[in-house]
Amino acid sequence: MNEPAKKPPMTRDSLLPLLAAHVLTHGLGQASLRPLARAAGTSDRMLLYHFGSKEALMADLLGHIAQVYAAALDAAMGSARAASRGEVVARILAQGDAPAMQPFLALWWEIVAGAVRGIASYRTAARAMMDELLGWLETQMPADDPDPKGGARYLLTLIEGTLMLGAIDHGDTAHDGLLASGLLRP
Amino acid sequence: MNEPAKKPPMTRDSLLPLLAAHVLTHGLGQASLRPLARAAGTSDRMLLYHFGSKEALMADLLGHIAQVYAAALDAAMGSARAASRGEVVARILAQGDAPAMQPFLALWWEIVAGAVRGIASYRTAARAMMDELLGWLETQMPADDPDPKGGARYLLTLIEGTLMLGAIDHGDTAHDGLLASGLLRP
DNA sequence: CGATAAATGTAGCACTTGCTACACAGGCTT
DNA sequence: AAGCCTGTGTAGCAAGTGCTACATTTATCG
Repeated sequence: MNEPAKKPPMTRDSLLPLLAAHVLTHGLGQASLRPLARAAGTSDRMLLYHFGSKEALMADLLGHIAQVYAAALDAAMGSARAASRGEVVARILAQGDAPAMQPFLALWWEIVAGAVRGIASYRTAARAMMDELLGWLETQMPADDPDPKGGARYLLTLIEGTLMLGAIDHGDTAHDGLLASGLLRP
Repeated sequence: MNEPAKKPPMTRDSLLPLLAAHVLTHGLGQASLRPLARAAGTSDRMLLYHFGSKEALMADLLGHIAQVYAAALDAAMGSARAASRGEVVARILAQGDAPAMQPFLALWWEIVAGAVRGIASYRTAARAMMDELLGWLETQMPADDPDPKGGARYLLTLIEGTLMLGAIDHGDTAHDGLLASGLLRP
């Protein structure tokens, strides 16, 4: 009667959320098979059985995380449209400061680093996430913006620069830069 | 008579350039003691003898690389002052595209990722390199700029965003953004 | 010269890595 | 009933990790 009733059959789809949770809190650097398996309540043996290889697992996992990220964006999308570009930036940066987004941001830089080093699955995930963010940004642009497409790319560049500077304790630098740009008002 | 005359006494300072070269081409991920030692023509044993621990070695190494980076900036500093902010950005991005800078950029994102994960020596190195870049940028601002300090921070944010987007094959996105910002002209 | 310390080589330890071989259960079809 | 495919557990391997113990060479100094 002590049987934990672990019938739920354990598929790729049932494993991915558990793996994603582990990676989001512990980082990609610690993403070796045994720790991942422990986090998912299995063995490395089973992870390889289900995913084929670690490389395939990582590709699936990053894809899954990209989906979760997109969903989080949707959920955070404010209903009212912003009135100015500055308001768009302010909203997004406010969301970037939210605790819920921190694990994603931390993971993001690891993905970027891996992409630059040429790891294919990282490149794919990075592109997917950035495409998603750019598309979402375009829908967030003010209704009367003269150049929503170009403006979204401009804001994306500023936002990513700001996030990077924030990641290395240069958040003030980026903030002062945004003030000087005229987008934000003090 | 086959003796390679390996007299040069091998100090920290003689090792660091060799280690830096290896890390710049192979990345921090491959920076384990034995490969590093091979690249420097020694043994892991000797690296620990000279640096005490891997952690101390990495701290020294990142500090050294930050110095090299600063020197590279000095060397690349154009003599003539830029006439506009757009020209400053264009110059720096041109330099960022130079092949000589690629290893630094690739390393940069690994340092950022490590800094975000809380590795102290990475944080220190990241701060040092960004302080250096910001200071240099201020000296590069146009002579007639109304707000050189704020402007430099604004440009730095844009530049870092552009570099990141370029790192994940979104260089076009950043370029279009800079065009839309009015800083660059087509 | 002899003693002492610094520098270097050789082995090894305990651990983690991705991955595999083998056995064994249960349900499925034939 | 006989086979068979899917799922799972246990062991293990070869390679690599940071680091240490011990022995040896080499240089320095009294």
